[in-house]
Amino acid sequence: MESCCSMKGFLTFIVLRLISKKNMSGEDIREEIRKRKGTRPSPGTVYPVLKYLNKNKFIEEISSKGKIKRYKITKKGKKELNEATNKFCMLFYDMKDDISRRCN
Amino acid sequence: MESCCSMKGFLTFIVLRLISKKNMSGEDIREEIRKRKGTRPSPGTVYPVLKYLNKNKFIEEISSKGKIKRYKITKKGKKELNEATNKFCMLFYDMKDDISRRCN
DNA sequence: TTTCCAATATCGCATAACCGATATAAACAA
DNA sequence: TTGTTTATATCGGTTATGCGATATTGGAAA
Repeated sequence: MESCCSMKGFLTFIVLRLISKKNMSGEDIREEIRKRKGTRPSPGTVYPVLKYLNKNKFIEEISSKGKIKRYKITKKGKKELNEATNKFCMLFYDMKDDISRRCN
Repeated sequence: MESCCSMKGFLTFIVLRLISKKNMSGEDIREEIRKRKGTRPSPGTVYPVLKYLNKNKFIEEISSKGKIKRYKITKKGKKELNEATNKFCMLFYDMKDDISRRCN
């Protein structure tokens, strides 16, 4: 019951954002999130998100030899991400100072 | 099906944070969120959050004449918020530039 | 080849988040 | 008093989020 602010949510946003910065595979994403949150999201968390983003053409597979699938963001995905980022910033515009204070 | 990144979540965090900046009532909070998101959260959304935060001593009622209840953050709430903010910043540290670019 | 491992895929489930509707209560006006 | 408005409270239900478990697949190693 301790710890309010579960911070559940926004995973789709985070994943799309990560891929927009660098082409990534599912495992790359799991690892990057582990670095940031301390916990590695389960496969059952990450792969359905990738599937959803791919299905809706926000990301697409890049030619890959082997079993590792890497994705890159699409035009549509960039547009979507831009809008989502706007919303995020409207909501959290005053987090800027906190971030600066804690992450430099 | 359009618009990924529903951005559902983080409401408890947002509410605690708003109250930490300024003593607020439920309606104050609804209005502030409307300003940021464009949509006014329903009473069924906001009041249960306040109840939860109050019950767990993260916020407390300040003496109020009349029916309007205003809350202020407690010591425990500040501690909790600080930890939550740390997590948030770890997760979104690279949003700083986006926020700067869009919100000035 | 066979064996093993690592990356991906999928399914069912538990929980959380949020909403709509409705109820209560307090203040004020007529 | 009665009626009206506004803030708060609560309940049930829907949707989304993320997890655990398990299956599948391809490559590498033996």
